[in-house]
Amino acid sequence: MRAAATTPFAILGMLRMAPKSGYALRRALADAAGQFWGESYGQIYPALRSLARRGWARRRTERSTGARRDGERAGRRVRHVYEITPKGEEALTRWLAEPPRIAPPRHELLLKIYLGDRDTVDAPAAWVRRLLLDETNRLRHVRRMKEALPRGTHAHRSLRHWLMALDFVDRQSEAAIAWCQRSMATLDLMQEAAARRRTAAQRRTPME
Amino acid sequence: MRAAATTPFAILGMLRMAPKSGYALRRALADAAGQFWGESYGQIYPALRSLARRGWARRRTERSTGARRDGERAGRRVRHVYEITPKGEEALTRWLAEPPRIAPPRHELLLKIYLGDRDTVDAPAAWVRRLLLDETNRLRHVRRMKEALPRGTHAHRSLRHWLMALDFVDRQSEAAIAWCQRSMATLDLMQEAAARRRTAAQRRTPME
DNA sequence: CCATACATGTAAAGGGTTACATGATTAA
DNA sequence: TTAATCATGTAACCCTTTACATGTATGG
Repeated sequence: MRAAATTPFAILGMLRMAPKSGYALRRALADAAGQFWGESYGQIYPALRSLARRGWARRRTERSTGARRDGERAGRRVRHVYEITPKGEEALTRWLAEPPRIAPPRHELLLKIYLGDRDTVDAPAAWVRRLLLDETNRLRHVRRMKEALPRGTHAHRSLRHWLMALDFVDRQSEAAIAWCQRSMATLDLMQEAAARRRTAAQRRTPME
Repeated sequence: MRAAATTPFAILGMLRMAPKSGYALRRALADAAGQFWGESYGQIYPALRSLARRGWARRRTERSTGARRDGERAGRRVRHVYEITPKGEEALTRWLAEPPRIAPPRHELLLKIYLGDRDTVDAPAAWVRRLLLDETNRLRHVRRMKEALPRGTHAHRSLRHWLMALDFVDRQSEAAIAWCQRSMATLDLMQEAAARRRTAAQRRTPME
């Protein structure tokens, strides 16, 4: 049996909270779930149309009211707002009951570190430094979200779910940071060892 | 610019350690790097042929010597052993110097938890229990690997790289386990709350 | 003799990323 | 007026998974 796409259900899940346009959808998804689920426009727009075809979402076209240069009443800009249908809600509920698929691990940084040789550790060291930075920022971001959440003006319909997911990211991030710090020390040692080996080799076969 | 496939380089990296057949390759990859990099046969065989076409690997056909029923000298089973070429080594070195790509996060369990509603927490609870089991096993496995590594008969050419990668997995696993334990408690509370809500609703509109 | 591991592949189908393309609105 | 943000999409290309298909060698 072929694995069903999860993108349409991620979209349905967001639409269930409130109707949205494709653009707003991506923003909402990135803001709320971006730390554990990423989608690009290239998936969202086709998926929305396919949801509409399947009768799981309804499309409503709106016109902008905004600043007019000319004398027109309505704006020229169109916005396609999608809302979930009862059939869509059923499909979403069914999907939510199925066990999540676990993706095979794909960590290119670790692969490169594993496959790399001991004489070229400068590049890996830079990558780890970069990861440390990214994860530190991510952790700060997630912590801010967790704090802001309970006091937010429009409290989320299922706050505890969200906190639970964010907590996972928080812990993963913490672990990654600790690993980066330890690994940077190891890489430093390896760098020094490589330098010593180079010096020794040079002494044996001196330049010019 | 389109992202280059990483699969051929993962293969080249393994071939650089020693020539291997497709089957042996998958095993070696799964054994050594399976915790952070997974490949399936469906990718490996086509990738090997493409590597041979590009001149990055050479294919050698071997015949089995094994148990013979009939009178034949050589076995009937063919084995295609691939070895890396100098051109392949260059390509691998170039690839290893490039910064690793970071995949957009895709954690279906977290997405389902986030999108789920507060009255159906039984399924998520089961998934988290399952994850706890899996991660506990994974951690045990990784710890055993880390311990066995330095004392291994054929010590790996770059042991520290491997340990570093495994250490990442170790820490991620630990974090996941802690999260599972905490989340199971939360889900229990939510389950009870849902049960209370159901009872209250039943009291208002009693059955029969 | 039977189960398990060894061994090599193909084909279909779908998922997903990335680059390209275009324009409107709004705040500074 | 300029930059940023809002907004909607297409197309190509590639990766990847999954199912299918077939048979050998070996140990118990």
